[in-house]
Amino acid sequence: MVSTSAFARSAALVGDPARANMLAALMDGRALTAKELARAAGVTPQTASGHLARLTEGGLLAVEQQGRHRYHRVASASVAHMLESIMSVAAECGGVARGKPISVGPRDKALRHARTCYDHLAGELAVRLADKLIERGHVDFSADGGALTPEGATFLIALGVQFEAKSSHAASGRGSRLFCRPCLDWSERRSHIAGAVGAAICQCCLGHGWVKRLDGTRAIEVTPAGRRGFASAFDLFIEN
Amino acid sequence: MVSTSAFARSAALVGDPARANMLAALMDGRALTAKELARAAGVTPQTASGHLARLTEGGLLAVEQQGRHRYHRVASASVAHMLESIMSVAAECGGVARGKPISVGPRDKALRHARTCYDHLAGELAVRLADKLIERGHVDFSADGGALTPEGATFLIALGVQFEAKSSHAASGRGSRLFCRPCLDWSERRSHIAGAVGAAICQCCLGHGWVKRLDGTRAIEVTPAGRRGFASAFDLFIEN
DNA sequence: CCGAAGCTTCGGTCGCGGCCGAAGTATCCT
DNA sequence: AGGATACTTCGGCCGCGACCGAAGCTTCGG
Repeated sequence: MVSTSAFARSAALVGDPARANMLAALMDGRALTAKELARAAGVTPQTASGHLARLTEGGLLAVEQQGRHRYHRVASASVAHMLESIMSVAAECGGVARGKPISVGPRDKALRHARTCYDHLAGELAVRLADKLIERGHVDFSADGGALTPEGATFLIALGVQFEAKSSHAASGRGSRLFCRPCLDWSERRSHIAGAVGAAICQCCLGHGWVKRLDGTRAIEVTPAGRRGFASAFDLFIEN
Repeated sequence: MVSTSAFARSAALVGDPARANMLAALMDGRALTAKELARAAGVTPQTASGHLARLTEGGLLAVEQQGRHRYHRVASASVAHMLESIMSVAAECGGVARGKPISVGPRDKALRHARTCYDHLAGELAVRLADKLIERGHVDFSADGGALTPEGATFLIALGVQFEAKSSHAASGRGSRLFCRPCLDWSERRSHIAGAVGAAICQCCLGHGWVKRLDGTRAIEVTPAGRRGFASAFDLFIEN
């Protein structure tokens, strides 16, 4: 039995304000150092170190050492998905202190429009992009949890999307990362593209300068070049 | 901005062992009384009452009063989805105390095979059922976050599936409940059918006696009648 | 080899929150 | 009415864990 205590433990790790701030800062998929995370959480490095140890031990974060720096990142896509789903609930029920209809700030608006979700694109932009790819038969979400069709692969490669060559590790059973997986978008309530394909598309868009990250948040902005690019490549027209 | 403190608060509510046990007990979509939940959590009724008040205040539970009984249930499908995603992470990283390959108990096996997820079917059974319906063109997950086709509606109604007649409330914007939504299955890593259609199918299967709940868990069992029913209605053959 | 930087470990303080016993309120039954 | 049941509120106890200061460890640069 997956003990309910493991269930509580995972949630408790996210439940501390300092750790929640750290996780929120890591939600864009980047790897940050302990000091940066301490700043983000508003605590001293010692305290942050303790929290990071717990998060790593609990399987929520993975750490990579480079010289005297230790880079922390979200451990897996399923952890990122869990964090997104908690955010979704918090957004729904969090602000109802006095029945107010959840005033949505401009910050929120930007997040709803386009953001990163761990390592792939999310928000309205990503959902519309997924729609286009499905419409053209490049991606199929109805089959076996999501698949990239041969035509889709050809199309994306021609566009400059580079997929990981890690097929050796990809064969390691059902625990391995799904190639092209639907991911339910918390703001749009519809699926966008996650998995290796989603990550590669995101990298491609960043590489082409079509989108760029906004300051220290998960929100992203579509550049003028991006508007042209999305229009010509995907027949997708972004307003604003 | 959806404050990160709301984020932490939602997670912290799930993070307490007693509350986690209560939520786990409610994951099958039933509504339970405070006393039953106190037993499930292993605490006294007073303590349980306090926890339930917090969970309700936090928007995770909804409560319905009937005479001197107060029935508590999971507040929404998105909350149920959050709980499933936390379980998913807990199942992955929870048992790795000593690198052991997560020994899967018989209880777990039953859960993986067939269970309820809030108000609809989940597990291998549900995923295979979804596959069949997609294959026949009764359900379409590629369109607009999931849709029931006209043929699908005809087929299900003929089968005795009864949909809610709440179309008045269903018109209340995008926040309203999706009619037929894909829900990523944590054990199978593939989508099954959620939303109103998923709930109606689950009700139908229970009503026909095709499946029945096992004692106090979320696991369900396919009856002999169910094996015949799934085979004739969906061309779906259940072993074991 | 020395100092600085990044991070962790240790030790001690302190406050939040879980827990229960007892008492209070509401509802049902006869 | 009287008693039983379901649940909540109040008050006090207690322990876990978050936090920081100080000290230790490792790596990098000169």
